[in-house]
Amino acid sequence: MTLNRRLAAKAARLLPEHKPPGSPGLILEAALKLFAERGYAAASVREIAAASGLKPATIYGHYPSKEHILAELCRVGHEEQNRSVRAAVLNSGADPRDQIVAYVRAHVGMHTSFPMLAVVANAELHVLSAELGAATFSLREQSERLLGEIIQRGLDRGVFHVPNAWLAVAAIGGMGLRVAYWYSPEYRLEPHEVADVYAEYALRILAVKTDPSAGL
Amino acid sequence: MTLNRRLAAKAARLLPEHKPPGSPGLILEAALKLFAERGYAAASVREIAAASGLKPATIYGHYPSKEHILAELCRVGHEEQNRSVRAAVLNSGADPRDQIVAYVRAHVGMHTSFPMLAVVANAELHVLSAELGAATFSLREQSERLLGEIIQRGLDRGVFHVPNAWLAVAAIGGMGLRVAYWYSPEYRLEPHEVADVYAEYALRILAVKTDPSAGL
DNA sequence: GTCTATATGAAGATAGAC
DNA sequence: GTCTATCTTCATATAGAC
Repeated sequence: MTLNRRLAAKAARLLPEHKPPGSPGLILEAALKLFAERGYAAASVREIAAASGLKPATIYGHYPSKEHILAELCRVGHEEQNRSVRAAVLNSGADPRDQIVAYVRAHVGMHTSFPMLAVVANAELHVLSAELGAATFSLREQSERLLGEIIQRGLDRGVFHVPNAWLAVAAIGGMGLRVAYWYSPEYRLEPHEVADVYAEYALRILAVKTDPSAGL
Repeated sequence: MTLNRRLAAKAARLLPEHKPPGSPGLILEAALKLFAERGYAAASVREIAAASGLKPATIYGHYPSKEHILAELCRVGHEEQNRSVRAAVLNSGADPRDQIVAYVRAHVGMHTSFPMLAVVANAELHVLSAELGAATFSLREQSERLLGEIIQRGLDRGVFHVPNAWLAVAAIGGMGLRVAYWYSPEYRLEPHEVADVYAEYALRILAVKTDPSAGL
């Protein structure tokens, strides 16, 4: 028996447009839960089949391999994450401060709304081959580049003050990513409340003007 | 072939006092590298044996099971992390701002100095049984409680200004934890430089006084 | 302490009937 | 589309010689 859960969330959630009808959708959802809770390598095709109400062989009528199921989950996870931060930033106006708030709210919101998808898409991505991971890697790079560009624009305009844009990307992205591990719908704060606080943290990280003689 | 690495670090590092002499130490170090790069479930005892220059059966002369090897790695990782943040805070004086700087520097420093150990101790902890994980869970809780107490003291003294102490613990802890995934000795910043920047970020998150009427 | 050899089970995946 | 049955490989772990 294991004492500790890998993540707090208990239910697997997929956006309707990412869940195909019939057995493929059931398989995807069952795999999402198992991959999130136990990890890709520790979850077997037999377990995915049992959780889908199917026999193992039936899985292979819908997905060519277990790795293809993971690839699809990683892809839809990063797709939703990329779509949501891009839409948020496009709707936020030209001020880098507004853009950061929009980006972080969307980023954190995705991790509270789809914690299992976020955990699988991030923590299990490394097992994918170059071919099966290509779509996901591209989406991930786009999202990260967008955050970097917002921060760089804020630095160029003099509204942000950090010594190193990339470290700010890493810190802001990293704190958001971890939300998926501890957030669950039973948590006393609503998703938007967590997102608002993290957006404020990101602004604080970026927008505090420090004394240049202090060495930072 | 996999395109993406799970973490940037390429070498397994253990503190001398955590690496027993002879074969047990070789086994521990080989397992650390394999568990960090591929994950616990995807790394086999055969591979650990090969990387240690031993045969699989020899492993069981030193560790009762593969899970016991992981338990030992999780324990020493959390032990070093707990030891280092406690020592840092004890040496930092009574001001919560100094304590936060000391804590985050030590926390990030541990994740840059021992990235594989940090990744394994955090990402693979969930597979341990209650018995084998007990020592680690206790250390992890101590470290987290220490950070929470520093923040609460700063709030009580009016030097920190956040709406929710636990969210600050999660954000500051989370951004530090992620460092282990991207940092490697080839990175252009030295460990202490990364640690200093992250300590400044933590101070900014906590110590920015906002307008109370703004709702945060 | 280390080895060879092996027990035992479970893994991913396929063949072919219905 | 789904099933039963099975192939093949690899997993953790053990027995017992040196």
